[in-house]
Amino acid sequence: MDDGDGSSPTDGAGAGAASGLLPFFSRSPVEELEEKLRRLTEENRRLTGALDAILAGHRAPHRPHAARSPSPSCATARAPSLSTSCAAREDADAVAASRQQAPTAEPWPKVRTIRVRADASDADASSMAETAKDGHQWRKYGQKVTRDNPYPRAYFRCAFAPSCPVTKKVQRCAEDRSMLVATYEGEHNHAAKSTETAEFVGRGCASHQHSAAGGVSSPSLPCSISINSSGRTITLDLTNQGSGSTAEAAVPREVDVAVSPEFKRVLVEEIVQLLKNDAEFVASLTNAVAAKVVEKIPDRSL
DNA sequence: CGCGTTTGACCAGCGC
DNA sequence: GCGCTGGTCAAACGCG
Repeated sequence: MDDGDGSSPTDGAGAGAASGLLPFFSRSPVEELEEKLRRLTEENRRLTGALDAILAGHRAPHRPHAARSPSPSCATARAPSLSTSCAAREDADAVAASRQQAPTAEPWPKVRTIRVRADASDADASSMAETAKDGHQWRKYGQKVTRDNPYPRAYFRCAFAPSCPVTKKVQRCAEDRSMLVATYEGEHNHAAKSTETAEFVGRGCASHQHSAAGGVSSPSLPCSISINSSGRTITLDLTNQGSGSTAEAAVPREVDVAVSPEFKRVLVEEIVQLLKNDAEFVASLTNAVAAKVVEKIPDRSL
């Protein structure tokens, strides 16, 4: 995220989008699909960064001190804190506030908030952590009842590396107890499990996500895919959910993890099938391609 | 017995 | 300066 969303203007938007309109020559269908998926992911990341920048710019004039933003409905004491009382805007607020806190030195927010739909009966903190788990291993170091939320807030640290500065706070939403709000602070300073849930940050309510794990996923694949309705984010979760091997669970969840060609082929086919069946994704993709086509057509060509 | 969780105490930041 | 609140620490506790 640090350098990835920098949107390389040459290959990312330009050549990538242009070649996206051309037929794929001299490549296998799997490679075509992989390339296509890679470009879509790149484009998705680029557009996300742009939207976040717009959001930050939009809020900046009204909120010179975003770290302290006492709004009547959202009793957020501090920016990094969890505000579980207003679900709709808070993700964007967290991103915008984080960007304002570090406008130049920190290109990506240190504070990320995600929401997870959870079983409302699991009110205890341990199940909260379990529900909101993200592939990282967390160690709980505290719990606190905050003023604006009757449900306790649990504090977690990354247990994978003792020196890892990342902390995580999990709290049940005051208005919708079936919703968990997890706030991540800091960046993991270790290589393993690097993708975590950063792709979810600021992407809206978790209830808008189409989770392949709960619906379309293949039992043959140890992975899950989440696509949010806005079409902005695709998250590949390669956590080995099915197998009991802890060693395999420690494999970095990057898409380019070393797997067999057969696995890659099946995985790509599954992904493509998922994407094709997602009408909203197809619509978003169509719009993005159309926009790029318009962008590429010279003015004098008409 | 080791490890993770719980929970009360303590500390720091902020507003009044 | 004081009080409130969020965040962290660390000893006690529980579980496998």
